[in-house]
Amino acid sequence: MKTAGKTHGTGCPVAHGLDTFGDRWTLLVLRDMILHGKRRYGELLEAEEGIATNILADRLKHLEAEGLITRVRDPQNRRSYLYGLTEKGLSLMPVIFEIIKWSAAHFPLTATRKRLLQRINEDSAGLIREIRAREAANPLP
Amino acid sequence: MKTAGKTHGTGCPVAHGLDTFGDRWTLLVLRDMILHGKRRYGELLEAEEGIATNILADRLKHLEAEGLITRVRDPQNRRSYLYGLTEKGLSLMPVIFEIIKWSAAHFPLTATRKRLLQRINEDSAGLIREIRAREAANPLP
DNA sequence: CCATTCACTTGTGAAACGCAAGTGAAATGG
DNA sequence: CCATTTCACTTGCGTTTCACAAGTGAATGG
Repeated sequence: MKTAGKTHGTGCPVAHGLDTFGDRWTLLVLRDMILHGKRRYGELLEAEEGIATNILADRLKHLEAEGLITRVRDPQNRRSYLYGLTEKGLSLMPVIFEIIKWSAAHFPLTATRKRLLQRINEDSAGLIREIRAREAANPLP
Repeated sequence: MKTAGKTHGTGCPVAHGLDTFGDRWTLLVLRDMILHGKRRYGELLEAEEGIATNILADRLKHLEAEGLITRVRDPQNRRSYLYGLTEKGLSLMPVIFEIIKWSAAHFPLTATRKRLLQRINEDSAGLIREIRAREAANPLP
């Protein structure tokens, strides 16, 4: 399998991070789960970047294997699954926020995203708490 | 060419960041330049992860095209080049630091790296200033 | 039932990667 | 000088990963 990561296998924490989420798609999947609260395969497929179905399946497996997300059957619909963020996945929020801040400094944002950026700049701890609360309020069944 | 990035081409700042440095090698090159002060092709090749020469050449071109680094001839040795960080490249420090913090929370670090982590946790602004000062003290010729 | 939905899997061609070897210009040694 | 070494790459080539399209099987809805 080994998707999203031939391992660099050194002790470097930066390399370790890249082994876990350092490809073109993994962080976008996490972005959709963290920022947009997506929990289903079908929702994640609709990402505006247009991820391919096999790539999405690979990344979800990888993220589950790495312990950043969990997968359970939807009790309301047994052909469906629900994906939820673990603490390890949620703790990537600061990384995503710093990427947003970096991008914002070097290319223009839409109005909606400017609001998000402002929130990150002014109260990132609060935003992190809010997202954690949202997850805690909707635990996977 | 288009190395390190088939562009996602949406307005999302996370996607934009990934287009710029979201592959397995780009951020490691920047890590070596930022954290270890490397400025030469030969030094960068010695990264413990073992980057291939063609990949390194591609990434350096890409980083220069994106404006994260600059390249000049070494006046002391005209067959040699020097690579330096631009403001845009240096401003990725917080992203790298957050990746280090995330990794440190989820896998063990060596003693040397624990010291770096401590520095990041206790005085990241000071560390950032220090690295900027180091670059400013050694401007590319 | 029969069609549709959902979460994938499979197949295939194109692109990217990893390794080894080679190139050309500049410096170095004798 | 001129051969050798250094430096920063480039080229070739086999392997892996990717993107796109199509297909599968179980579960639900009408």
